[in-house]
Amino acid sequence: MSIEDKQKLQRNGRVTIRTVATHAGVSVAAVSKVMRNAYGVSDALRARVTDAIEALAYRPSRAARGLRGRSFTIGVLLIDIRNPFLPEVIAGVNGVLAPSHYQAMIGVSDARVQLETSLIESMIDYKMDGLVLVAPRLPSEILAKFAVQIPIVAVGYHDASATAFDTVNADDQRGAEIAVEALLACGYRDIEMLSLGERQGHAVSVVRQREIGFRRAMQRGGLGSSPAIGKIPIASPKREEAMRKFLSRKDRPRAVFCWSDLDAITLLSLAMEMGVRVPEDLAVIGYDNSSTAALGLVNLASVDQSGRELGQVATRALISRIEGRTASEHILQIPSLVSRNSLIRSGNSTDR
Amino acid sequence: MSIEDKQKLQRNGRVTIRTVATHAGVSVAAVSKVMRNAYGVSDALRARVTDAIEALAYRPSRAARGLRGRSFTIGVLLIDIRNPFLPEVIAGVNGVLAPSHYQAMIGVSDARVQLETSLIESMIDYKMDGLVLVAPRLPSEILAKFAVQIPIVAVGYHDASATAFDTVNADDQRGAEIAVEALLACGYRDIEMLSLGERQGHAVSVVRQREIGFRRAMQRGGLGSSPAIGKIPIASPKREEAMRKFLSRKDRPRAVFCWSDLDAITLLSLAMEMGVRVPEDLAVIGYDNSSTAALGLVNLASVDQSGRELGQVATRALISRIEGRTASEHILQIPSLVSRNSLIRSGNSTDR
DNA sequence: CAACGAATGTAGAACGTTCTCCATATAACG
DNA sequence: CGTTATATGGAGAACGTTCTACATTCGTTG
Repeated sequence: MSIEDKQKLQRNGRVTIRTVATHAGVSVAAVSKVMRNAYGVSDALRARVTDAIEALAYRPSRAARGLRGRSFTIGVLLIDIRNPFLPEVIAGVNGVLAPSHYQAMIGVSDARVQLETSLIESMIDYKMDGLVLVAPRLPSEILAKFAVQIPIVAVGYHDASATAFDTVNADDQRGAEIAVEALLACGYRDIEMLSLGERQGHAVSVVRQREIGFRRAMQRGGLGSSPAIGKIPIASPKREEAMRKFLSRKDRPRAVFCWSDLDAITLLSLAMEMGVRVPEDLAVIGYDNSSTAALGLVNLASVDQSGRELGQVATRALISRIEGRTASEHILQIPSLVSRNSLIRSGNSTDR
Repeated sequence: MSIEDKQKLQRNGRVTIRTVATHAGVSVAAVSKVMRNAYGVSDALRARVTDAIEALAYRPSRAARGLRGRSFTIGVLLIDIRNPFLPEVIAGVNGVLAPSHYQAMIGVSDARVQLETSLIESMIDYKMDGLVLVAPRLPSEILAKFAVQIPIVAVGYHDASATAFDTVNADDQRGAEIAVEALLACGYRDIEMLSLGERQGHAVSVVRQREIGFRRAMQRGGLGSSPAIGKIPIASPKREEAMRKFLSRKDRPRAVFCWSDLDAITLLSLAMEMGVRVPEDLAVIGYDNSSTAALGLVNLASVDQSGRELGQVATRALISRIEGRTASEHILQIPSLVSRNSLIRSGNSTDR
């Protein structure tokens, strides 16, 4: 027995649960029990095993774990890694996970449905314990199908009627309303929204939600029943073209609400190049309150939806689901506005 | 036999390699061979198996694969997800991986050595096939120890003497030289570098390399044997404090080279707030040529080291190593300078 | 036609866990 | 003291692959 074991050790350097068991003089099952702190372990046994684990610097193989039970890993799917809002969500996820025994593995889908599907499948195949999907592109039915196989929390995906998975969102309708209300309060009446190009963003996406909120606030403010919403293509150079066209329009509005800081900041830049003064000629409000928006050079007013908090909340929801909850939860956070010079010239700021 | 099999199918909906084998009327081993396109498979067999795989929509379990052989996953470790340079590297990695059967899983270490270690261990435990470490913090000996267990390519980690793993870098010394040379060419003599705070970045890190290049270029230009290198702390608010202090120094130099766009852009912002004109009072060159630097509002000259390309090259190196190469490779790319208004006022640009 | 080698397919032992019984020891109770 | 409940530990079957031997078939060659 002992000889056999030594041979096994020599064949492959890896410290396995078996090595630990022999070292502690107990069974493999006992070690497993301690690892998962399962029922039926005496203090004495636990101590012996813990010591052995320590002494051998044993780490359970996640691959093997996944084959049978938990892998203690949660998968995070990002639609895009360039939008600076998304890293914030990751930070939130990691923050919650750090003190636990879970770890995050991230996949980037680059907004391609194909890749998104195959990444989700991979994560399931890895027997990850749960998934946080950030702004997924997939339709709700497909998500529901996946959710049968693995606990799922979707962030930035408005589908409060989903029963198979949870959703965590900032209230994007409200966020857009807040932006419009702020513009109204500054006295602007001539307001448009710049949104994402046609084919991007289905009905449940944050973009469409912001459009809905925009329309409602405009109507409520008595500014027409169908306010103007421009569509900006996502890829260069059409994106910049569309913005330039907007900026040089004769009937350009006095104020604009952009669906994302990403667009708002580029708009600010082009406005400067084209000699359109902000906010004198054009007031701009963005969305996400990214760190770039906060730069003195940029000074972009923006709706803040704390991606960090979203990530935290989503992770907690996921863990509770992994640990047994079955009823679906749909959480909405209320965003807030950060006012800066692009909205209205503040007194104490240095002139440009 | 067949009855047993059907019972197995009913117990768990999952389509396994066994299901495929029965469906195609071949052995499990045969299916495995086809999956890995191993030697000794006739066209007829391959066709039968492929059909069955298609018909059943079979996906091999990565967990089980990892237990025995390849998992066809490569792990990417990012030191930080906020630095916009790093997503570029990811884009490069994903670009190369997309047409292959490999997939990337990303872990974020947040610059914590502890977390970095445990993520690498996790990836090994998942039996990933190889690792791309982006700007790792760990010392070379430790990396070498890990490299025994799994193929490793380090990006942004200058250790050309490493034999256990590969490195892929932009030539950071040269990059810094290019920056200094550009400043010299514009007639500036009074040049300082703003680098990362003391405890960040060990000798092999890109930051230290840029310092070396800076010193060499300055000496070569006849500007003293120990040119000034300021250290900027990484965390707010000390970071901004240090920059303000620099900007308000009486003996402030006429030109500054920042180790990263991240710092350069903040510096630009603070300069504007404090009424320091760029480039008239202070010329600035950054590093990474991030998308923010390219904005008209920012217009920051920057050393471009194409993170995308770095990611691509690293991934190709990793795959070749996975497929058998053992001799280590150390690849250096040459960076280039993108000149913008922060370096010298260009004629055709609109004045601010 | 015997002998051999190449090509093709299969059986079955790993891989390192989890987890369901089971066995045993101890405590509690009448 | 017998019976029953409870607490503790262990045996061993999964889990879904890969991969090493080995068996079979079929040409080819001397």
